Amino acid sequence: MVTIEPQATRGDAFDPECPTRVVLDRIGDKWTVLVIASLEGGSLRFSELRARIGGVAPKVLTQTLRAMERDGLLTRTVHAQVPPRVDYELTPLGASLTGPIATLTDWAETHLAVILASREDYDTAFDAR
Amino acid sequence: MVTIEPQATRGDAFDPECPTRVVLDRIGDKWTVLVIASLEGGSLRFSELRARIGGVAPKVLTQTLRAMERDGLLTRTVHAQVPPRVDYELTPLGASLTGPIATLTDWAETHLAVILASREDYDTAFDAR
DNA sequence: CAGCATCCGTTCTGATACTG
DNA sequence: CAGTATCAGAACGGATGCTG
Repeated sequence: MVTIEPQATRGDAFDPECPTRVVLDRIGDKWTVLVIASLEGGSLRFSELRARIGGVAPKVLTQTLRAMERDGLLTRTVHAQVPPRVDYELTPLGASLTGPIATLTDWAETHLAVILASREDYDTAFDAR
Repeated sequence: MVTIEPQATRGDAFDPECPTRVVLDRIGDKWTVLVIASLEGGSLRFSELRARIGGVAPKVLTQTLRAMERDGLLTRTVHAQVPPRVDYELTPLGASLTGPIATLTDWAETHLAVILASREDYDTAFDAR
């Protein structure tokens, strides 16, 4: 039982505006999910996000944040003061993404053991290397 | 309400065995989702998959298929005949992924209009180019 | 502080050609 | 038929240094 039909699927994959692709590209990104998780508790400043997530280069964080802002997942608020202060906050749209993500996370945690076991089997079976 | 806590999240992102990452890496992949959708109706041969999905290079299809097989998402059955015939079929595990994917797809279709509108606003507002 | 510009190594992607 | 081998081009990720 799927929303996607074979025919539609084919076309969708190459349509950059396919809803599924738009969303998949976003949450397939390593940092987007982290940002959403970090902002669930409320707005955070750039440096706070950086510290919270850890190990992310400012350039990459900025890219992620910009993409998410562009998609309306979060708001970027610049406070006119010195030193500068910029707050990021999830929009209702962004917050609503936590649902689907949680679904994925649950599935992942439930099935991880099986997947990992499968990998091990596969690797030991095929490793003639 | 999230399964992920800030602390755990941070660590997880860098742990390649983090359940969320394992799954996200897989379904974030353009072709994996297409393969799953294609195989929902039953097993398919390599060339059938290729035709169904369209535009995918054999090398890339093979990579995708191998990764999915390794994770136990599908089975690869080689029939000893000439010409060769290889069937791919979703395992129960692979089939169970359609649920979470459907959740995402639904969300995507529901919110696409808003996202696209947001992008347009963003682009027209910032395009001094 | 927030972030932009630049540079560079790595990975990914896909096209093309060839084989068991 | 079902891949594998090879290779060039693009995209990505990240480190560094500088600025409003």
